[in-house]
Amino acid sequence: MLLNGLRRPVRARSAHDLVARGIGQNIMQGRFPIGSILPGDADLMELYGVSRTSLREALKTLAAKGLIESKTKVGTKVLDRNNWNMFDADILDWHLEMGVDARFLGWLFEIRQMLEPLACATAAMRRTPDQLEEMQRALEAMYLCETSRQGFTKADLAFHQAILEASANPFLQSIGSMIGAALATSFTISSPVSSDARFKAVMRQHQAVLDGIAQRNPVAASEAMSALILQAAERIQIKHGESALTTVQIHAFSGVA
Amino acid sequence: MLLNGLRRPVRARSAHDLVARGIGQNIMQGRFPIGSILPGDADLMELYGVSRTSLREALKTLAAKGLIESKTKVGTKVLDRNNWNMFDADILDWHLEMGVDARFLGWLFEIRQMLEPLACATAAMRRTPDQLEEMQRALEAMYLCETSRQGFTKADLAFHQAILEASANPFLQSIGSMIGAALATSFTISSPVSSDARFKAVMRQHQAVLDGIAQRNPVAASEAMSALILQAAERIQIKHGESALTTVQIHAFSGVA
DNA sequence: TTAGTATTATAGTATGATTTATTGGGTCAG
DNA sequence: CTGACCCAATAAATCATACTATAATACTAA
Repeated sequence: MLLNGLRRPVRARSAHDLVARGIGQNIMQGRFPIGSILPGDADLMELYGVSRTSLREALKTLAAKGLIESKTKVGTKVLDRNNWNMFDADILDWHLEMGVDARFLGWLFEIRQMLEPLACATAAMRRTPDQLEEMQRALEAMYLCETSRQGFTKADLAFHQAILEASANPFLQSIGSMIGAALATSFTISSPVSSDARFKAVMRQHQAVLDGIAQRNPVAASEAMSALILQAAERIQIKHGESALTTVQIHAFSGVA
Repeated sequence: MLLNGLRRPVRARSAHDLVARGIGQNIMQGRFPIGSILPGDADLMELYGVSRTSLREALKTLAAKGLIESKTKVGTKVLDRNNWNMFDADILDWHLEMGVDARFLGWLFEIRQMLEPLACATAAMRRTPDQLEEMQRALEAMYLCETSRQGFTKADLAFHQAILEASANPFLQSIGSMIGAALATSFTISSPVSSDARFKAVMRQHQAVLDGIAQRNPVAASEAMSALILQAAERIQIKHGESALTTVQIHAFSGVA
C-alpha cells in the first residue's frame, strides 16, 4: 500500500531537493514575491552553495510544479498563484512545514467535502471484492491503533486512499497526498483518539462509509462520508455558518453505472 | 488574463521539454510500463540525442510531476498511477496530444460536476465587484464569438477561470488547466456553436450562472453550473444512467460566510 | 550459514566552455 | 521625429567531461 501523503521521515535529502524546497518555501513566504525575477544562476549557486547542475535541476522541479518560469535573457520569474499546482505533494509538504493556519485547512476541507463523497459514490458502484477487503483491512488497523495517534493517522489515510483507488477515477486517485495533508494537520490540532468516546464516534462513522460501499449503496456511502468530513471540520473548528450553502447532484460519467 | 489550459502555440519548445514530453507520453502509452526501470542515462541520451544536462532536467521535470523516481544504483522507476499528478497542465496536455477517449472525458466531468458548483457557490459569497466584471467581460466575449469556435472556447475558459478566481480557494484556482482540457476536447467532439439554437441555449445557461453569482445566491449559481455541466456531458454523450447517484451538501469552511 | 567487506554499476554533483534567444540601445532611411 | 532594422550585451540553455556518493551484488572469512 502506497501512502503518498504521509512519508515524512524528512531524512537526508539530495542537494537539488533541498534547494527546491528552500526556494519553494521562500516563494510561498513572499521572500521571492510573485511576479518578481529571482536572482540569476550565479547568485543562487552561491546562496545555496551548490553547483549549477543541481541548481538547474531544482529550478526545473519548481517549474514543473508551476511555481516559476524561465526565459532566456529575462530571467526566472515567480508565476502567479493560479499556476501553482496545489495538489502537488511537495507543495503541500512545504506549506505544512511552514505551518498552516485555519484558512488553509478550510480550503482543504472545501475540496474534500466534494471529492470524497464523489469517490464514495463511485466506489460503491465500481469497487472490486479485493478493494473492499483493502478498506476493511485499513479499518481494522484503525481499531488496533486507538493508543497511537501516528499509527491511527496512517491507517486512516490508507482507508481513504483505498476508497479513492476503488473509485476508478485517476483524478481522484491522485488527491491522496492532499487528504494526507489534511489528516496529518487536523490531527495535530485535535486528535480523534484523545478520548474513548470520540474514538468510538469516529470509528462508527468510518464503519458507515464502509458499509455503504460494501452494500453498493452510493447514497449511504456518500452521505456517511459527508457527515464524517463535516464532523472533522467541526472538531478542528473551521466550520462556517450553521447550514449548508446548497447541494449538488452526483452523476456517473464513466465506468460501471 | 491568464489562460492556463489553452496556451497551445505548441511549437518552438526547448530540448528538455521535448524529451520530457517524449518520455512522458511513452510512459502513458505503456511503452515504458509502470513499475519498470527505464533505460539508463547513457541510453536515453543517445535515444533522444541530447546531452546529459538536458536529459536530467527532463527527468527532474517528470519526477516533479510524480511520473518517475530515481534512486542511485537501482535506476529510474516508473511510478504507479496514483502518484501521477493528474491536475498537472503538462500531463493533461500529453494526454490530449495522444487523443483522449470517452472514458477520459468521463473522469474529467466527474470532477468538474463537483468542483465547479462548489466554486460557484463560494464565488457567490466571496466575489468582489471587479471579479464580477471579469466574468461579465468573458461572457460578452462569448456572445461575440458565435462564429469562431476557437475564440468561443477561449472566452468560455476565461469565464470559468474567473469563477475559480472569485472562489478565493487556491485549490480551486489551480484546476483551470483541467477545465481547459475538458472544454477543448469536448468542443472538438461537439461544437456548442454548431447551430444557433444550441448557441443560444448554452449562453442562457452561462447567463444563469453569472446571475446567481451577481445576486450572491449560492443555490442558484451552483445549480445553474450543475445543469450546464450535465448538459455538456449529454452533448458529448458521456452521461451514464438517467438519474443522479446521490446528492451532497456544500459547506463553506473558509473566508466570508 | 552468516557477517562483513570489496566490487561495481548507476545516479548525483561539479566545472568550464559553447550556443541560443531576447532585450535594449543605437543607427539609418523615410 | 518616427519607424524599421541591426548590433551588442546578457542570461539562460545546452554540451562535454570529470568526479563523487550510494546501494545492490558478489565475494571472502569467521
